[in-house]
Amino acid sequence: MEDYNFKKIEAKWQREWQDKGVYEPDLESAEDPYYNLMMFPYPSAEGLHVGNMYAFTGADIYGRFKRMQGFDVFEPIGLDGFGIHSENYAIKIGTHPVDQSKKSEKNFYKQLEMIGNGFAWNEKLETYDPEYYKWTQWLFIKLFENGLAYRKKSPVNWCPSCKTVLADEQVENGKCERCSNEVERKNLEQWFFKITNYADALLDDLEELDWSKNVKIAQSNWIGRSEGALINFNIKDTDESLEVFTTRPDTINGVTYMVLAPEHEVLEKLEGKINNLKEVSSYIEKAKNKSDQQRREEAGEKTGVEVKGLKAINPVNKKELPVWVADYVLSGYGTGAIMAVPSLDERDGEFAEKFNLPIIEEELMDFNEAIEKSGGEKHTNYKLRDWLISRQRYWGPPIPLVFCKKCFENVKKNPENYSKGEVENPGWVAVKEDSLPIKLPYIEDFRPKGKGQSPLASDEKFYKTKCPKCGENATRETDVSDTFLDSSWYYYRYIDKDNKDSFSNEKRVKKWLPVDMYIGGEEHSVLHLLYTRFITKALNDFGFIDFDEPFKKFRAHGLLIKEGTKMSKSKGNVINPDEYIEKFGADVLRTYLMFLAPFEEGGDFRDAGIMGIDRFINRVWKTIEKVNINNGSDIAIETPIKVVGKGPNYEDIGKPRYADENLEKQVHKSIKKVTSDIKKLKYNTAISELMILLSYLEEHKHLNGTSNYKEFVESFLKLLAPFAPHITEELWRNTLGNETSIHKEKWPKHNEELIKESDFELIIQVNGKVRDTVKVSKGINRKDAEKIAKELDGVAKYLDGNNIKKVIFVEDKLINFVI
RNA sequence: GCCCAGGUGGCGGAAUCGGCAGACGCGAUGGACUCAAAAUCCAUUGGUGGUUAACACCGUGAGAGUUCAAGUCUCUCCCUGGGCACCA
Repeated sequence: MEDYNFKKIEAKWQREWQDKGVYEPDLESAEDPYYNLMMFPYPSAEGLHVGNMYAFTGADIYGRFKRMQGFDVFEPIGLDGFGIHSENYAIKIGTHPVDQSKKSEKNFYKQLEMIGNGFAWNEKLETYDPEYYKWTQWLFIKLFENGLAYRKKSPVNWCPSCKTVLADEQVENGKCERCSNEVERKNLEQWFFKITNYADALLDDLEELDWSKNVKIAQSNWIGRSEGALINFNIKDTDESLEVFTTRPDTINGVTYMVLAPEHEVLEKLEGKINNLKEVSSYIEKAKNKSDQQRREEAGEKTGVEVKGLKAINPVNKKELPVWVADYVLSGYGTGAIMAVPSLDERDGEFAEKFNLPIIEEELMDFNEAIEKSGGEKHTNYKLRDWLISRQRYWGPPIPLVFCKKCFENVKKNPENYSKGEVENPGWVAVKEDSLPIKLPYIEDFRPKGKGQSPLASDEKFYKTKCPKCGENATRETDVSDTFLDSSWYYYRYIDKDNKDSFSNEKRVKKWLPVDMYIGGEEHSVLHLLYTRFITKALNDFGFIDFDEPFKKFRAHGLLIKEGTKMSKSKGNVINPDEYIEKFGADVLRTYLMFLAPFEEGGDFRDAGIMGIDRFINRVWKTIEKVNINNGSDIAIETPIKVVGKGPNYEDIGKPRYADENLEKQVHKSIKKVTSDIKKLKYNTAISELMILLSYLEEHKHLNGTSNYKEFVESFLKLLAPFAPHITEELWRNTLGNETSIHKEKWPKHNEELIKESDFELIIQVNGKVRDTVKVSKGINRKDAEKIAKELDGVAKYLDGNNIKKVIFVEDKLINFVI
């Protein structure tokens, strides 16, 4: 007998799996396709993070389970290496992103191989590969041509450290999602995608999705739909009016005053009528200079100035209302103006109190009547804003558009010659599809400049070009697109990554998509997971696909922490998976990670705890390595089994450890439990069950040599295979002598008949307290149960001399005497 | 402030329907093996009282409630983690 040499064995099978293509489904003609996808990593950090490994292992177990259930599982892997995260890392360590990506790529793929996942390596892809981003650019053009991309000057998020603009989703608590620096507001002209066109669809379709609940809630909150009304308030003695959005038109009689956001355009238009213009202007100036961070900190402490000279008229009761400007009203939401009802709205109340405004209290009207009487209309408002897609950075796909002065004129004269996007953005012309990819040039000084332009703007050779439409001199867009565009469609590419003619071919899309199971981090609830849904809905509208949701099922894994605290470089408690693989092997690390806690809840990694799994895996080896397959005689399952072990009472010593169990029953129980646990991603309890089953196998090793025992061992190995793919393969092939991989075997099925118990422990309670238990046959009736229970000493002494008021009998469970 | 998830031994965590709380693992203690240690194996391990017993009582963040019976259901409150945050 040899000790378990995991290093040799793991490497051997990893090689063999790749050579034999065990995990490569036939993408063209698989019969039962199952797309098991996990969020691909961005190789920006020093190496594969144990958090990545945690996520991948959890997803891989599910994939292996599905494969053994007979599906043609496709589990691809790739690198999301284009974009600001990878570029920031390159800047940090002082290498060029082009060189860094090559290094990271090698390192990451090496690490990803070591964890022993069932990846379809032939289909790996990298988002910075020109053959990939060619289609990212193609996608951009499709969105542009169909009127879903537009250029607009507006106040946007600017990260002074990353020196680029950011989408709203990429700002967390006023800070840059990437570098945690405070984000500023800048008025800039940028490219946007009209994700708001899909606000309703993105919200309504959530309902049908089998996704983690939290993610659905987060998306729903982010989209932030509210139903209400738009109502106009005329401004006295002018032709202007103030339009407000309100969810409570029924409160219109309680309107006490109006409030405008500092950016509201009426303030500029009616400048001449404002009596205290100086005061108002200075307030506006101050408010505009406040960062989001400041605004947030000051929230609650209301500021504002009355706009003297302007009065609004309540369209229902004709009351004359003062107009205020205050930054608690946001320009980006609704109409940037509100009707203030201090008697009902907490914020308005606070404001009114601070500025001593007399509060009007009136009865509520009927919702619809109020809208009608005010001359308003029903309206739905959203918090969701359009996706700001341009980045003033180097390491990303150049936006495939060109600005042409001639076309700027022509498009107005002959709009029929231009696409929707070109008409809506005069002068901007999409490059021709056959000239894609627009390759990212190698620029020595790739660092962001902070002038509101990408480093590409300093490369004349890059941006000077001819207009693809009219052939005149033109200028390329020099910004690159957001990295979340790269990752918004990668699952289309995996299934057809060498396709030169389209971003994915129709037949394969039909076969494999939408994705059956997607696993990833919850932090992408409103980033990646929202963007991908938008892109899929757009592709559906363009007629490229016939479904409108990318992922049928999504599960978020929990957060992995270390010894009770979050892992971070500054704390120095980041787990390096390589070290553990080196010391214990991939199987042990995989199984330990999954044993910590329910996969969807995360877990606490403790160095001491891994020993338990190390022991378990070694016990698996020791027990099964000795299995004798040559003597194949059958045994009678009923053979009494003499085992010394723990039991509930001393009298049980010498009896089977689990009094009425036998090995076969336990095998079938375990099959049932492990199967249902894996389905629910409760890997921790599945592993517990496997530990129990192993104890049974150990305790019944005197049965070794019988064909039954071999069968039980086979079942055990299959159940363990998704968790510990290497050791199970070794035992399956070498010890049990099988010719083909265990990972292609059929998942065992349990036989319900064999699990059925004829007896059960009847619980006997007196006044709800357990006083005794007794083993009786299932289906025992109330009368018999009562009789048996009353005769037990432990029960009788409590009942003695007492009047039984009531007897509760729960079939096959308990009997409770109430005295 | 709002929304979501959670609070169970020394620790990570179990517990379909309300029905024996603490599965499984770690750690700890005692023992076997060993010259010794490591490894391995066996036993014990929620708390208090009790003779190391039988047994009794207490025990799932706190307090109330519903129920024959509550970790599980209801209400109030406290704490932790996450998300959103002046969204009209």
